[in-house]
Amino acid sequence: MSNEVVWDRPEPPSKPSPTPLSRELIVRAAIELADSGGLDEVSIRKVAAALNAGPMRLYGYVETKDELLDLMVDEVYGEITLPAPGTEWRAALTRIAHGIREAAKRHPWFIDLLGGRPHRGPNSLAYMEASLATLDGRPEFPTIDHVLGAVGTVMAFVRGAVGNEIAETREEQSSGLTEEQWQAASGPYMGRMLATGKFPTLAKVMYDAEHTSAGPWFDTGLSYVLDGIATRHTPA
Amino acid sequence: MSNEVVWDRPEPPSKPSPTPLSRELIVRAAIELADSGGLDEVSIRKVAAALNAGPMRLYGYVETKDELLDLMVDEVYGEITLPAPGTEWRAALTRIAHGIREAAKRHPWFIDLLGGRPHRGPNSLAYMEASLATLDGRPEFPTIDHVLGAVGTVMAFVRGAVGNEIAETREEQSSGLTEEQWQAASGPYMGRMLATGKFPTLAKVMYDAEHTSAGPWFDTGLSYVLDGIATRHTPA
DNA sequence: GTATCGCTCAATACACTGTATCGCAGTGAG
DNA sequence: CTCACTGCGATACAGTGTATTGAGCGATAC
Repeated sequence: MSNEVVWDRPEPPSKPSPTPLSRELIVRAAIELADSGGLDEVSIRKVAAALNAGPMRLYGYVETKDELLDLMVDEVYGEITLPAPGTEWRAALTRIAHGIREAAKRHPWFIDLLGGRPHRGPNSLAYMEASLATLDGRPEFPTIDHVLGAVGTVMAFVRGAVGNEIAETREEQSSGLTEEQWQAASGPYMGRMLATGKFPTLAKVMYDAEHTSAGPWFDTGLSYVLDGIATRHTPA
Repeated sequence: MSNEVVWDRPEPPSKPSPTPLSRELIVRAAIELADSGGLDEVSIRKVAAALNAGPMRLYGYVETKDELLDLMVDEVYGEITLPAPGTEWRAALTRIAHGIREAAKRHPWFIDLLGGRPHRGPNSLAYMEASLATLDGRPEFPTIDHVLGAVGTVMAFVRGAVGNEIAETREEQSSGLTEEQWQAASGPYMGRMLATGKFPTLAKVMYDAEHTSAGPWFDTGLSYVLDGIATRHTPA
């Protein structure tokens, strides 16, 4: 051995490596970043840094950033507990709807990624399967197309409602604090607008409504939707 | 005058300027870019270039890029034709829902911007006013909170449904052509997945459903939602 | 035991983003 | 004629995703 002293020999980088990587680890790190700082915090460089790795290292495990986002989405789908098979359909769809909502509460970025690209990950497929299985086979829904229509409607509502809700809470905690805070902030403009008298109903909302926020409406809306489906598909 | 010849005097850059700018013009240019190339095509630099201006010039008219996006959204809201006051409520809400859908068909990026931040532009306020006014004052909806709940539900559905629809068409025309095309592309993977037998209902959808796409479902879904609302708020 | 192959990771590079800063040119006022 | 001011443009900076390249190592072949 020519170099006897330790300091002459560079620390053997060792194949086990400072950090062995895996999709699992990468996705977990990315989710953590997104949870704590929003989607913008998820950049290839930052995820890599969180794992003590160079940015390019990730491309061994993931072909593109979008792919990473897809993996994150599927991971969250996996967190959703599905209704036991055989549950009554209204209860089952309610469970499924709340599953998304709860997931989005934990991971506010989730809802932003939903609906971007299609989701074909195993967990997302399982979620869809469970949703459809909820109605499939019941006499009230004679064909698979009826099932698709009903489930699709519920999912559309959920996506929109949760999206609104998340946007709202996001704004609350970004713009400062409560809603009154906000009302004071954009108050002058809104005040002037409402004062024009062109928006009487909006004014009523501002001044008379109990909750201006969309949060509490989720269950109301969901039961509207389920009622509507039930109306068209009453058990014969 | 010392410089007699024209060529000695630089063309008076003239305050009227190579291109007089205005919010109107900027927003229009941005929308054009977004329509033809998607939201990514909207960058400060590109919009400015489309107007023969330097990038920084825009910041005289708009404080930030998000502000520009807000303006674009409000512009599109302005394109939506609202139902005449006094229209029967189901018809009115249907009109309003289709308004969003048509707008999103013309401007696919519209739906992506909806629900990001809140919309307080004049056109968007007018849109909300019209939506709420549709139900306000009717005996079936005694308080403004009932109105909010019903309208909110419809809007949530619309947002979700149109979002799905746009995502779908986007994928279709990006990935190549028709749906069969796609089925062939991600076929191997999906084939394997379905072959596991873990997704029987999904398999049924793939093989038995008439339309796998969400497009045609909009009206079905909307009538579910309206039915549901009607069920809870029948004219006394 | 040595030379070579191949593979894996990291550094660099590129084109691009939004926006802060700064200097200059041209206009109007005195 | 000069000066201050204003508004525009170029430049600069800190980021982004990702292609390319080069270096280092382990395993394999002789």
